[in-house]
Amino acid sequence: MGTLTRSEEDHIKAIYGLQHAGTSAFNKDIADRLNTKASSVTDMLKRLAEKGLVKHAPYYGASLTAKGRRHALMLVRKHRLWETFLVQRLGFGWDEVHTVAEQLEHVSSEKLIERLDEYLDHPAYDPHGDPIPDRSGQLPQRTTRPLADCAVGDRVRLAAVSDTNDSLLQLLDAKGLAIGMVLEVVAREPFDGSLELRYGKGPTCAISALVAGHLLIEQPARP
Amino acid sequence: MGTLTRSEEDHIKAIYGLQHAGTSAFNKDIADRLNTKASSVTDMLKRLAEKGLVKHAPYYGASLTAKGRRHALMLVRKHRLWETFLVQRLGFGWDEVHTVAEQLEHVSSEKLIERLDEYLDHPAYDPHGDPIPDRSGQLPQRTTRPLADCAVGDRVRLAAVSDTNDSLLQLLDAKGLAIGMVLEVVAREPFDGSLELRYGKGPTCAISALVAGHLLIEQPARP
DNA sequence: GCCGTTATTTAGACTTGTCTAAACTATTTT
DNA sequence: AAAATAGTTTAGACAAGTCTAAATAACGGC
Repeated sequence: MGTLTRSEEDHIKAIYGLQHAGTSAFNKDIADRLNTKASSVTDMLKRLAEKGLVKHAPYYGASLTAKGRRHALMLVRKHRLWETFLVQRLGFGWDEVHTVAEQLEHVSSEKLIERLDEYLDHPAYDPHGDPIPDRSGQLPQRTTRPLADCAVGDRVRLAAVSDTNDSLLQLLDAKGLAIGMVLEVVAREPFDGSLELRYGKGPTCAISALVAGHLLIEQPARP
Repeated sequence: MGTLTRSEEDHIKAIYGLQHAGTSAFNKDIADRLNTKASSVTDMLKRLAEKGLVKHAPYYGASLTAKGRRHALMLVRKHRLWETFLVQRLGFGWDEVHTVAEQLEHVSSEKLIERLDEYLDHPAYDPHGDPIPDRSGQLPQRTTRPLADCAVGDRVRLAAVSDTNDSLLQLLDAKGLAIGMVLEVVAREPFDGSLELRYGKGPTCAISALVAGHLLIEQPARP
């Protein structure tokens, strides 16, 4: 009863990921995320609705029930703990962990995940800066906003990358940007919205508005 | 082409495990090991034979091809490395790791398994004393024999447990027996073939002939 | 060397998860 | 408000993997 198939878990995680702030997730978006077709998603939503994990209003998308959300949070927890393990202990690059964690997250063992959490010292954030739910599903609270919204002169701390696209992460590596760094916004180009940043030791560095939109920062760091 | 489904992998591993010394594995035994029915095994053997992993002689059982054996050895490698990780790093008991490793072994990432091997310092044996194939499929060579075959007075080293049954392992825990220990055979009861052993600090200890048959020991340890 | 037992295979069915194509609903455009 | 468009559902099909029941093959005993 309690255990879901891999495909069911994938759908639940996709809905969780798409369902920001009460919005329901649409078939097409779920299908795109899982590389399947909308019609397949319809079938699966019916099954998940029967199991009480999803509320499915035909033509109006799907949203998770409390039970479904609990399940999704545990999947996110597992995914992010494994990513942390892969980077911190096995020396993977942060751009290499996604697909492997995608497999590891489906391994089902309460004890395994609790031991892993302990072994990693109960991390609150994964290598991309994403929050890791605790064993009861609580997410650490923190307010972030996109770097793109900062004003010139702001000093901020890089908290997370909101899209774990491999090539974005590789770009950040190439520019020497990493989670936790303090950045100063030196200038904003009016022409394309790109930002001139200063950080670490070295000359200033330009990043596009697109990239800046994916970098999440915390409230100004105290100097 | 190269990637197998979980069920295909399970069958290949079962055949590998049953196929000692050139013997082929029989349907019924495979089915018992995988908790399925012989007829399901027949179907799967056909599929695996088509993929060139198994030689299937109807009514005469199945045996692995070179390709199949290579695959099986990689699965055994993954299984035993994960078991080692679970015991050495996450503090699992050696009687708790089997089912979890059974899931982890199906995660497919060359890099993951090589990094794990490195992280564990290239272990040659898993927590049960079973040899871990190296990345090219080589097994460390070692000759062992059952403790049951020892003569009274022998001093031997406990190398492995040939059956990873949970209750056997718990029994060994209870008696304080662990891989690597040096044992002295103090007496053998003619009535039931049980052995009286001395090891560590403590009084002698009796083990049944059945248990002694599952304990594999190395050539006499030098005193 | 025949007979009964046991194991294996075949045949047909079912479930899960997916697909395509066609029918349908909601939304946007004019 | 009707038509065009974009997304959703239904219907029917298929592959993988499993099952039961019936047919068939191998083997051990007498």
